[in-house]
Amino acid sequence: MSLSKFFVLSVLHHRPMHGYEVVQAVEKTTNGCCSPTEGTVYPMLNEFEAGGYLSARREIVQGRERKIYTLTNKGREAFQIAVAAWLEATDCILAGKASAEALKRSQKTP
Amino acid sequence: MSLSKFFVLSVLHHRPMHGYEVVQAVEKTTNGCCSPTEGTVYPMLNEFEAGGYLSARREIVQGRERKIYTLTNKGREAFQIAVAAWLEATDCILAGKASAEALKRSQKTP
DNA sequence: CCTCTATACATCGCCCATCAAGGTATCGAG
DNA sequence: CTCGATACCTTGATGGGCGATGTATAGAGG
Repeated sequence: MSLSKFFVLSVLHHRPMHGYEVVQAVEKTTNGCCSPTEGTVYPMLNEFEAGGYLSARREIVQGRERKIYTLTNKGREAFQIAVAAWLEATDCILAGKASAEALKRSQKTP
Repeated sequence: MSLSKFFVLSVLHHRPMHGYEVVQAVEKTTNGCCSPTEGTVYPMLNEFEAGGYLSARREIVQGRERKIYTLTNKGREAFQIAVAAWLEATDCILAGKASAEALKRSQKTP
């Protein structure tokens, strides 16, 4: 699963949200590290809904329609699996970091 | 920088290698977590070489030609930057993990 | 009153990364 | 002498994500 999808599920894991809010929440919670656009998020949400990972309900707030997405149990399970997969990746990244630092040290103390 | 590119630089950070070896090294060091194909790696190595991130020398070992790639200083710097960027991402992933575990706990102890 | 910005949804074409598949060539094993 | 491993490379196909664009409403500011 792509990092974007991971973070979308991650923010919806905190609380139900509508699409526009998801875009901003991902941007904010990742400190701009991952900032998918609306053109990325809206199709993604539809895909998740079609797959049963999210359920959507419509609301009208101040004349503006909102589609609020909530993680289903299937969605939560998928997220758990994604967490495990990405943790493996982070281990590899941290290993890369460690070796990079090891080299730095050996260069500083010749 | 993509994870694939990151891991390619990462394995070349340990020692110089030829392309075929890079493919296997990435597969192995990431425990299959990231396994780019030759169709991904060879063009990537050429791109890195063209950009001055890698230097290549040709060798002939047992009648078979090898192109051995070595990280340049520019390549090492780029890797340091990539490490920093991906560490930010790992922080976000770990935050996602933490909240997932928090939810799990709250479900187990209602 | 009108325009501009923010909110909120959606779609479409484009690009780029990646993959699968195929092509070439050498070597050693069976 | 064929098959698998080594070693390189290229070429479609695919799919994710981006930017642009379109629609509509609310509220702010001139």
